[in-house]
Amino acid sequence: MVERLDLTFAALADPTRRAMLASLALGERSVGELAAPHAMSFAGAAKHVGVLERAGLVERRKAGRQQLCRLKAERLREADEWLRQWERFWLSTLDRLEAIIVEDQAKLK
Amino acid sequence: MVERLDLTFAALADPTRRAMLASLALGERSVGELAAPHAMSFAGAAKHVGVLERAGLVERRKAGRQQLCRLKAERLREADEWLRQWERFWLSTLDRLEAIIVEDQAKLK
DNA sequence: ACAATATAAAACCATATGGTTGAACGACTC
DNA sequence: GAGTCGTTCAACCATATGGTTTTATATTGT
Repeated sequence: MVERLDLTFAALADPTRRAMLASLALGERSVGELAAPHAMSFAGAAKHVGVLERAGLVERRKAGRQQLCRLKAERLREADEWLRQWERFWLSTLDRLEAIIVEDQAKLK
Repeated sequence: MVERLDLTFAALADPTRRAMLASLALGERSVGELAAPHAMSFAGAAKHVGVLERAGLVERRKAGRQQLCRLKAERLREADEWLRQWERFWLSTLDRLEAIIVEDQAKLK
């Protein structure tokens, strides 16, 4: 499970891959469809799909010459479960006050 | 915000750093205290603390010759918020059924 | 003043990551 | 059967990451 979290968080630490997941939230997508919106070579994008698959966030099935990908939420749930350990911290009044201050400072820039 | 999620998830993708956060959940810790439990050089562990700090998950303050670290939950909350976009997927009956099957198969090994 | 402590900083190494190009391959179309 | 489409694979490159050791710098205790 520890290594699973490693893979999951590492897979999520890239905007291209997060965008692909967002696309998969709307339904199955072929590798080509997942790759298209991204400004990089097809092979590069396909590697990202591979990372998502190896992390268990995506499942592939052959459909003719296409390869259809489907979201697998289970690992996302595990990651979320881990994160919620700290819920009490971000819910604490002190932390919320601090967050507000940080936001205000950001707006001033 | 996109780059923030990059940093947050990347910081979480390492068991040493997750363990450090768990330690910080119990209260402030010096860099040395954070480093001690891990089977690596002090400098190596201190680098991990640096990663956590740069990701905004940890705050440092000087206290004599020590450097006390405190958990900052705000970025964890942001990561959690992002993950919960997919909550409906892992709550869906189909996905839950699949999860149960996967677990059963794991138990058979 | 001196030694010990806590940490930072620099240089280095091996491996991983994110990207590229080009070749190969199976599956459809004609 | 030939070409095209969707995809994989291999080789390569630059940079990032996770670790090491050594050196340096405050701070504290004696």
